[in-house]
Amino acid sequence: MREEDSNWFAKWEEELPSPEELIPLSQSLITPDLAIAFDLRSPNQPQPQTTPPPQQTNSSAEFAVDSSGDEPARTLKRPRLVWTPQLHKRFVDAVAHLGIKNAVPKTIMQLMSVDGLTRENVASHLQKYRLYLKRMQSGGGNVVGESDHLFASSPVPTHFLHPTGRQSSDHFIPSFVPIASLQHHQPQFLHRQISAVNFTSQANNNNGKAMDQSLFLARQSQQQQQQVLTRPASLHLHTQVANYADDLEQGANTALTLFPTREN
DNA sequence: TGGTTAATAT
DNA sequence: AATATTAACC
Repeated sequence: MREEDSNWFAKWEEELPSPEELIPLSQSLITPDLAIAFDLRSPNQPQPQTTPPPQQTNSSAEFAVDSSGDEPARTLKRPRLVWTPQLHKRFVDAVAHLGIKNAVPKTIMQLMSVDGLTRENVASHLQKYRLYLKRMQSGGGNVVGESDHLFASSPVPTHFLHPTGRQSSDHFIPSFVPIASLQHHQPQFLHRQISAVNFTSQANNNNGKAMDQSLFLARQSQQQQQQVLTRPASLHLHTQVANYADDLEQGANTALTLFPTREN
């Protein structure tokens, strides 16, 4: 029993994004605006040549407003979550390991253990994902719509498609349900934890669509300290893996140029 | 209380 | 187009 647990767990851990995938960009992604709003000045953060477009400040303003009081993060508006392929993969993994039966927003969220991720985030995503699966089976093979890039980016475990029998019967819920459960209060969102900002700019398209700036949440070391206490060394998954600032793999042409690839 | 779904809003 | 939010129901 123990062995089985550690088996699948280990396997799961393997599938998790490697550190290289996770760390890349964090602080360097903060726009001047946000940095100011949070009073976070990175030591030597030279202005990237790709100067952030001069008009996007509304979202950061939302934070600036409230950040005076240090309290209720629940009240605050979170930046929209950007579902990167990596994040989505985590989602799929979580669902796969839970078995579709147990894969409900809350548990998925817990297993994903991505800091800042809310149940609502997951619920919304799950809803769309189900729709995707649905039109996937009816569409026979794989007629991937234009809008399915994200979902298509991660392979759909076969048993998702065939409700045939016991997908989840052999996937009992792990009694331990690691990390995320230790993920105590998420309310402490605000202080200065927004560690990555992702600007996807369509600036090249001169017309209409100005740019879609999306804040991406990622949090850094704050809660690491907290989780240090209970976590057995053997179970060290990259817990507060929140540094998913790494979409732009092939969105490279646009987004990539906005990010200085080097750390300070 | 939380999940699902559909509709609607940003 | 992608994500969030809301409402209605279970």
